[in-house]
Amino acid sequence: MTDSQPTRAQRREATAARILEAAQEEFGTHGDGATIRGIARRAGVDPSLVLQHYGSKQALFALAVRPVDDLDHDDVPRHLEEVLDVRLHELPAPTRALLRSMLTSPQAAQVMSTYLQERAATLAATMDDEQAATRAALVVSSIMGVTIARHFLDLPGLSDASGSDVAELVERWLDPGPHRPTGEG
Amino acid sequence: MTDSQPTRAQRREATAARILEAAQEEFGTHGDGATIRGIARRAGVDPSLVLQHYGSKQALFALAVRPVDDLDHDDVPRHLEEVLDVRLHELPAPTRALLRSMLTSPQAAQVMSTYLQERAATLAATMDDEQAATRAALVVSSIMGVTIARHFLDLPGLSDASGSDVAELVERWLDPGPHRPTGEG
DNA sequence: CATGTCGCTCAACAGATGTAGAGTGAAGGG
DNA sequence: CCCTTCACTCTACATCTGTTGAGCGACATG
Repeated sequence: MTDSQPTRAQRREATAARILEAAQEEFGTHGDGATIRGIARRAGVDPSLVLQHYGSKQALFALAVRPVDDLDHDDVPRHLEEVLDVRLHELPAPTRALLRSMLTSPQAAQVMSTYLQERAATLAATMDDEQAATRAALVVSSIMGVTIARHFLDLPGLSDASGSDVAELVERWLDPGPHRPTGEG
Repeated sequence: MTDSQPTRAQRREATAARILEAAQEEFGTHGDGATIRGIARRAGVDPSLVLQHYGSKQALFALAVRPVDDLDHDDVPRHLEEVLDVRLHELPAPTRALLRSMLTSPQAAQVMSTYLQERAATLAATMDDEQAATRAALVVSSIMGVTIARHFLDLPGLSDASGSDVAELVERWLDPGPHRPTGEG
């Protein structure tokens, strides 16, 4: 069996992890306005211990704020279904922290922008029309908007959307469609 | 000619307006984390005067944070064009303040949610398919996402989009389209 | 010209915040 | 069994926050 008596280093690492999780929750709830004391309280620990582990609030923030990791990135309709799924009551904590902070923290904004650019580039590679880049940027930005509306604004009418319905609607965002001649709607 | 010597009340009203504008700028830059002192500095005024005029930071915040007022609401493609227009370097200050704060201030989130619901309801009324409500919610949320990506994250590929291109793409968000039989792409 | 009104600034407060350093008590090696 | 190590807590500090009340000085009024 594994050590039933964890070593000192193991204990320390465990509390470090607990602090990081607490930080993700706090940043996910209060954005970059979360406090060291709040994080410490949630982790059941003294505030100064937080800094002994991570150096500064900035450093901890940088570690806590990460893009979504386990959702499906390449399949856009599926990703959107997951985001809208009523059974998904909460986004992963690091993602919540990133979204919540991105409008008030330039650092978080940078992380999000880079992430969206990567996603858009991946998506654009699957398209072959001339406006692929623009269209991909519109799609990933839209998904972000829907995610915010669903998980932060509690906009009604989104949680109720059945996945298949959404998927059908989203197909048209991805389909370049026939170029309509100008002058006729 | 109008009074070249403004009365005391007029002067007071003018500084009140100056403070409100400063507040909108500060809230639009720092979100709800903006400070009374920062607002006062921007308005060229003592911090306590801000409170003498507006009572509390909360009250001032409530006045400063408003949805877009002069953009075209009913014409979705046109609205999106305006949002993306490269010549529009900045959103109106009250709108910037609202967007910037909506993820960290429950009050701002409430204002935004209500606004989006109104816009979605108006839009849904112009549709006649059964999923109108869901589709309208998706559209207004998407526009919000694109606005954030364009004006707060500086996502490349959006400022470059020409209005007509965007309009054509957006049409498919609005068009219910033919119901495709399941089982065939 | 005198006087009171009032728009505005000054000074101060209580509380919260990030952070640093000393101290403590238990774990773990000799 | 002692003694060092070290994960952790306590205390403190300087700064910033929203907010208040006293005071000043210019303007309007008699």
